[in-house]
Amino acid sequence: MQETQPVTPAGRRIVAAAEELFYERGITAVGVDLIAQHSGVTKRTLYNQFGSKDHLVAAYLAERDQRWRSMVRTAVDACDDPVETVTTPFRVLLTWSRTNTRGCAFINALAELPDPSHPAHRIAADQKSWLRDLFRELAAAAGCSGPDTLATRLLVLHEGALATRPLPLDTLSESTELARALVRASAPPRG
Amino acid sequence: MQETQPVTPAGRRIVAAAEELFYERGITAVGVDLIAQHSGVTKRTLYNQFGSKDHLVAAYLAERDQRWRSMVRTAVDACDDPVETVTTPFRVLLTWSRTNTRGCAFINALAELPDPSHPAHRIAADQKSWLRDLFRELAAAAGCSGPDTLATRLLVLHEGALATRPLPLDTLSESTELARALVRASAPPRG
DNA sequence: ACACTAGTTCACAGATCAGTATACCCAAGA
DNA sequence: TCTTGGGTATACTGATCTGTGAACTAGTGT
Repeated sequence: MQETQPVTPAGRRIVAAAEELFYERGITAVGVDLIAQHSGVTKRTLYNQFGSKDHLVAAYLAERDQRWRSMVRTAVDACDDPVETVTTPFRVLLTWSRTNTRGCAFINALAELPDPSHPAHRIAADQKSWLRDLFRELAAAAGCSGPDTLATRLLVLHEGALATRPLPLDTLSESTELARALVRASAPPRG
Repeated sequence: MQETQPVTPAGRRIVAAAEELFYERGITAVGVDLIAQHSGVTKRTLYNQFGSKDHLVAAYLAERDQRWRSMVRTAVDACDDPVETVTTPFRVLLTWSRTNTRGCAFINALAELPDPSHPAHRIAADQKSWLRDLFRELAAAAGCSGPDTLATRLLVLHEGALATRPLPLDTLSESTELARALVRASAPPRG
């Protein structure tokens, strides 16, 4: 993370407006004027809080990342069966993508911001590696064989389901089933 | 398809420049002036050929789609083993993504163009469903059981590998291996 | 009484954006 | 020879973009 979120009420409203507008309409297509207007704030305040549009983009992605991670963490903690827990992110994705129909915000951000030194790249990379690490930890905890390979494969399935989300295909349930099959196949037999 | 490509030399140079610039830097971030300049053409010529930036974007995606499809078709035709043929798009992806490191141009385009009535959406959807149909045909030809389910799963793996391409993770080889395992598992035993 | 902080208002700079207008050049075909 | 079409050159419109300057207001803590 490290992208410290603003503490002032105006700052929070700005990030909230940025979250919706950037994700729904695209980063480059949304101007700072529009965000200021939607958050009921002056453009001057926006720049006092974030300094530049790029930093606001970083705050937007960091906020979204944090929200998603806490959702996953909560769902993981609520799951009892260790084997089922491994595929929890896929079930979270089912809920998540009901209100987020425009695919992965981080992949989308990378599409618009080619510069690798842009903070968005690090945030996106961190998010994916966090998920991969989570898959590996959960797989190891469930006693799965080859947790490293399994984790990468689950990540690919997860991202594939997310990336094809804007398309008129139901890839989510199919990828979830395959993920569950992979986990069961590598898990030790039930005692 | 249906997006008829321009026949004049200037038109072809414009599309070529658009292909590189749009993919490398993003659609919204690249102006028509830059494309005209890179293709050694006047902006007037660009508008005479394509009418608007949106139509040029459509031509860019259609051209890219056509190029990729012919690459896949050639590789499929060159493969003898029916079972190996099913995973040919993954091997094509290995070559393709060496020079296309910014992920899927169609997913990226959808990220920037939220309007579902934009021609880019249909082109992207067509491309994905074409690939899914190809997977299903190849799976059926190889005698795989459940070619429909298998095709969707292969598509998810393919898109997952492509979507995670800009990230510092080697997901391509892992997804290729898993794809091959899936095909082998559903293929009839060798005689 | 004083200073500090968050926020407002409003004007403005400088650049870039998509798209148009006008006039011209030149080669091929009827 | 005359027309037509692809293309050039250049200037332009009107809108929008990110970002800044300067002065002002209101609350809060010391």
